[in-house]
Amino acid sequence: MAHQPDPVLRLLWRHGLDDDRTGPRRGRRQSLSVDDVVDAAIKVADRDSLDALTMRGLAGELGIGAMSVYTYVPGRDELLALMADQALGRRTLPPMPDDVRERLALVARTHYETCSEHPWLLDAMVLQNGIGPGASDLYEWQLSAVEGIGLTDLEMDQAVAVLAGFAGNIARSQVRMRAAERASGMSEAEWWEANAPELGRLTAGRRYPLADRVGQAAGQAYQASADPAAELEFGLARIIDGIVTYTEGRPRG
Amino acid sequence: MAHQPDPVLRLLWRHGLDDDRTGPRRGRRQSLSVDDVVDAAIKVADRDSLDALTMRGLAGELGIGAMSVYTYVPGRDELLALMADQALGRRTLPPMPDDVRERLALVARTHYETCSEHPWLLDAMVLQNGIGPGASDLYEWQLSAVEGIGLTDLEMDQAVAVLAGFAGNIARSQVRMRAAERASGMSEAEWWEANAPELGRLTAGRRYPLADRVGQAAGQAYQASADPAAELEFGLARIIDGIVTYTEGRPRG
DNA sequence: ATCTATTCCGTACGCCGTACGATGAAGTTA
DNA sequence: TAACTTCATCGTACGGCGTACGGAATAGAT
Repeated sequence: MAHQPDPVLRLLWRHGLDDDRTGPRRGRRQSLSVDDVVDAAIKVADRDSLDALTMRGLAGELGIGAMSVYTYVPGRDELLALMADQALGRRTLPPMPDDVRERLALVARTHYETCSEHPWLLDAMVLQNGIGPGASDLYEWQLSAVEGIGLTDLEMDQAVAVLAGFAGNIARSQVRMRAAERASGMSEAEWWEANAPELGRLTAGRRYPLADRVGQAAGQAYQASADPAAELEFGLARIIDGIVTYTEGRPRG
Repeated sequence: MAHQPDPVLRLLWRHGLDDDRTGPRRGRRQSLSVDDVVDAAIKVADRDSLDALTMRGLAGELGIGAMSVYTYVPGRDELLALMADQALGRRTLPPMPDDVRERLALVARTHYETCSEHPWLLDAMVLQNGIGPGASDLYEWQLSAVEGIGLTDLEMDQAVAVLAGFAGNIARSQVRMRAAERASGMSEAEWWEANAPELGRLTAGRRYPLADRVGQAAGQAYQASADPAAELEFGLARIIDGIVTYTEGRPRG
């Protein structure tokens, strides 16, 4: 027997689906829409966290019974996929500048902002095959940034992956720092203040000359172990240089 | 009152700690060591998955009662931090080559391999402040790859972060693909075969010229939507170019 | 008025991490 | 040797999770 098509696809692409859903149907009508459920879930995940997003809690937020959520969405994993695609699709994608470097930077910065605004997004995208309209629109837009600059089709995909992956990583580390501060109740500077003596005692016998030197420089510059904004600027500049250099002196595709 | 030092630090740096642990102590002795517990946890997570690693299951694997695990480790989160550090520390770090490009590539490839061998590693590192001996040794080694090539201390940290982050991303997407194939029971090619018609029907009305073209190229080249090995090579070459170009014509630090 | 399709949701099951406290083993002291 | 102290062990239990199941409620079709 052949494999069945993935049921979550129909949910992802539910808009523009000319079901007879609009016409008269039998039975009780649903009081909400899938969009309502997904939007409420996004709201909860934004406000609290992905772990704090429970089916019961979401149902409470929506004013319906716990099991009624399953009338709209097959399960929690599928809900996460829908949330991710919806979050990606909500962002309006700006028009592409003419300058290549600006275009590449825009791809990265846009992804960084999206991931920062929705701290749960990167974790929710762990789910496979989230090929929905939001992700597709975004991908098409990202590809338009690298179209015609001298990359092959495969390289276009890879360039976009590098840029978006890098931006996502920065967002991830920033999100992690914020979550850690919320969880522990102390800022990173406070954590270091409280643990530096103990850490020095524990690492006695081992030597980390480079790490110590670099860590000290970071501490003085940022009052923290890292500065996402600076990392974004430095890494992005290097990656863009690498890509643009590669395309120079090649025929435009 | 001041904040208390993080208790997980003493566990991370438990080796080389000259406690009176070796001398005669009262009460019953522990039948296992923290290393035994962490190693068993790594084994389970490698074999199954991080979700499949439960305290009860781990206890069963070790032949002890469920709650006995808590005599070695405060809780599951702390166990994950110990696992991550132990996995990082287990890998023997090769000596640095002379050539700068080779050094940067080695940093990325090493991290990629580590993350590939331990598919749970990137998820386990979500925990904050995992400053253990394994992570510290690795970081020191990574910094030695960019030492003296013309970067400031801050830039050294950022360059390492970009390289390791990129390698981790590639590993993450590969791990995700493997997990998806295991979970769904079909290869990515089979998934596409089963869903392509449905997807074509659903996306009718929307146009994705670039995504279609690029996706088709990827499909023909890889029989899949992506090839981690090719992504690694392309992205790594671009990033290394970007970093090396940046350092050229600057004074060596 | 009856039938049928569909939504709603209370209950319950099997998981999870882990708090608590009784049990018993090992070393110390009388 | 006997009593005492200390500490690992772990059975039980609690609250929370995702969700399977099936009965009750509702609305269009007949």
